[in-house]
Amino acid sequence: MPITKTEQFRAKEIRLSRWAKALAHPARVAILRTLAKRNACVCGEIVEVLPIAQATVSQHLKELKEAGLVKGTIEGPSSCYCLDNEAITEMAGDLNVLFDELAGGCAEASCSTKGKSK
Amino acid sequence: MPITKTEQFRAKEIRLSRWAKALAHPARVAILRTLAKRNACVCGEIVEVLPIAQATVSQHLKELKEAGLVKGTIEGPSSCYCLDNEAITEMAGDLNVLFDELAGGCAEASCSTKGKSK
DNA sequence: TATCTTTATCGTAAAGATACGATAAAGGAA
DNA sequence: TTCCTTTATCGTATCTTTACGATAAAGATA
Repeated sequence: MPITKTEQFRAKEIRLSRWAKALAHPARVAILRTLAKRNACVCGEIVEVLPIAQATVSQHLKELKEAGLVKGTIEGPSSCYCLDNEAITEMAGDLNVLFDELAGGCAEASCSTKGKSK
Repeated sequence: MPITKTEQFRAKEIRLSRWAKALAHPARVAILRTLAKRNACVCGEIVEVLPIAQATVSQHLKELKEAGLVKGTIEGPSSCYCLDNEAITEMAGDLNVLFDELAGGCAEASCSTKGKSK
């Protein structure tokens, strides 16, 4: 992205793509699912489950925190992570609005019957 | 991704992250929404709407085609794109399964009450 | 045939994402 | 205090994404 054109898109689309980007790596999806299953858990438990190094897990957790999907609190020497329920509901809502917009988008025949356009 | 560890995650998580990656750029969200609004349209119409160059739009369209969300057919000198309704339904379904799994994931108090773990 | 229009692809540059080892930071245990 | 455990961060390497100009490809048009 040479000069980052992101700002020139609509806020709605930027918002949606940000949610999507948070989910755009299997490790982050796995982290979220793990947190959901255990209700909450320390970083170490996630590291054990995933096939990646501790530093990498920590980095993915940071991204999820920045996306707002996960909250982390310090628990003595370790730290406890859990899902942000409101954010997840918000994300699900936003994406479902998109899915509704896209539903029934193509009439299948609309392509082959158009010879001209513009 | 030095040696791409993607294969080591579960198929479910890889699948979800692939859907998400397709939506992880505002241009691609905008393209999908444009296609939905117009039912189908030629590449040139999309280029006019978006704040990016024609080559870049073509590249995003290619990614959407590879993700399976969009179908393209040649229409004389131009080409006609439209949404793949089944794929979009599938994507919406997959992601909503995830959202359900994540719903109610954190009891809020679960962090501060845990002193030990592992 | 020569030319125009439209789109895909190539080549390339720059930014971002991903991964990991090493190390710092901070609380708990001895 | 000293050491251990746990996690975040730094530094770095590499791959991927994004973007664009230039050009090729292919049908329409004159």
